[in-house]
Amino acid sequence: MSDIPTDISHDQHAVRRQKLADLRAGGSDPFRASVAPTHFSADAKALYVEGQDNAVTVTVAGRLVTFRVQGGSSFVKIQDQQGPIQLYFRRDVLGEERYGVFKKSLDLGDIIGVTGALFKTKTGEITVRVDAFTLVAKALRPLPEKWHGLSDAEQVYRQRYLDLIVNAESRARLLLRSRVVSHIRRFLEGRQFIEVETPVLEATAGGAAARPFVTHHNALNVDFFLRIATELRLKRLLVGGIDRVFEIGRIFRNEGVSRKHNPEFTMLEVYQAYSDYRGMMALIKDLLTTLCAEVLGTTKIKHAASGQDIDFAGEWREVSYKELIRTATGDAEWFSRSKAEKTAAAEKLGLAIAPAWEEFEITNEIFSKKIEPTLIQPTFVTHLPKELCPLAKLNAEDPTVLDVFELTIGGMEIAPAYSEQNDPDAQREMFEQQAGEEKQNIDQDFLLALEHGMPPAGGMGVGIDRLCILLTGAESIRDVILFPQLRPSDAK
RNA sequence: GGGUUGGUAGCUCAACGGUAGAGCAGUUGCCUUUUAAGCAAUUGGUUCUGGGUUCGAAUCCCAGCCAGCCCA
Repeated sequence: MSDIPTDISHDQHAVRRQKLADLRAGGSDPFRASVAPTHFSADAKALYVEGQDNAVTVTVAGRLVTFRVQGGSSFVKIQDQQGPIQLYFRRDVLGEERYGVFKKSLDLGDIIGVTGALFKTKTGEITVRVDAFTLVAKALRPLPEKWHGLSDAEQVYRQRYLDLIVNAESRARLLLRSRVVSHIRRFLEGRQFIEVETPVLEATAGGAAARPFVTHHNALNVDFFLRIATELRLKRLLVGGIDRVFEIGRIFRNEGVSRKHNPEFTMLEVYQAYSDYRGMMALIKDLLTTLCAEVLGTTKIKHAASGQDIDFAGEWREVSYKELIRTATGDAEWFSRSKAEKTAAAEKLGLAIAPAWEEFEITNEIFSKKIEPTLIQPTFVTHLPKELCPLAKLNAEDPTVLDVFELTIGGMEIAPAYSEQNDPDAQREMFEQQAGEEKQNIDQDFLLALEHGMPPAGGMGVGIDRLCILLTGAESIRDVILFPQLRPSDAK
């Protein structure tokens, strides 16, 4: 009465659904089964004692990633958080029926748990000789190709789980990022910094010059902005007597998406009372050298774009912004030139200058396009022009510049730091004088807090994503963010 | 936002304007220490979408969608 027997052998989804249905019909539903692993894969392998096959029994679980059946015996590999471990299935150990289930019902991608003793194969691989196995999740969709992995960029980002299963480098980058953040926390906690969490939703998006995302709070019936920095909140905590404070927080900026920009990214901001920008220099150098040593096991990293090795252990160069500009333009009197002269000189360097730009914006275009990309080794660029940041203290000798630095590594801005402005009147004036693209919204509540007295402090921001790009040699910020922002697409 | 490259089987990729193929995966056999296991046979396509040109379009043209890269 029906034409059921259609050939589904070409449709892997249908084949796998049929296998699941058969299992359920036979009384075993994988999605109702469970397993209690005793070890992760690498930990299990570490238990093997040289020359003592079958001495240690373990239960491990993971996803089937290779499947090699050879008649009555089979080698497969499963993969867990720590990586792969090989399993050895034998008909004469499992019995005819269970071995048949193993061969017929399991597919690449299935999640299984197995119990068995460790031994070493002829070729020297520590392997579990399986006494019993349980299917605990049936994969109804096939894995990507086993050798080439998944390379379609769109699918890598949209289905990151597949990328993590089949591309070991992606998994390694994820693990490295986790260790980076973990080290930063331990480092700062070791110096008595206190970690806090401040609001993402703000009535005024301050602390940086950037376009914010806007959202709406229904109950209060007001628009809120997603924060573009954590700076002004953390400084309120300095006022409140938290002398060493940091936040590792998600920041949102409603701007372009590129190899170096994701609309949401992670920033460490750290503030230390009774310190200043020079104190932050020592702090970041210590943080990054210990970070490299611990996470990478070396203080030298390869920088593919320049072909250089970046050496974190050496002396870090310190050079003022003005000196870099004078050198790059070959003009010792650059800062007393007229706007017309600056424009002409910048255009001669091949830069496009908009007529509306302020003079400092012309100069800064030279810095960001012609100078910053060449600063490969760790470089503290100090004393930026006062227009570039309203939240720092002016330099005592040269009030046209700030007591700040911008740490640049691999041609990328990694960490800006300031001697923080704590004079409420000077702060208000700085806010009001802001011009051009650097204009920030004025946060009146913040100024009120300053009037209550904020201790002198050094403060610093560190872009975690960019730091991870540097440490992993990634080509794009999307390689260090698990789920980068993409245009939504209808799932199939 | 502009320029540019790409979108073909589950995945990785081929295919002068002339019957859309391979490897892996799948299916069926054989195979009890394999390492991208092997051997034999074999299934599988709305060529991103919509128009157009043409006797004939994966291929050429236009528009759109999505992604990568470069630029702003």
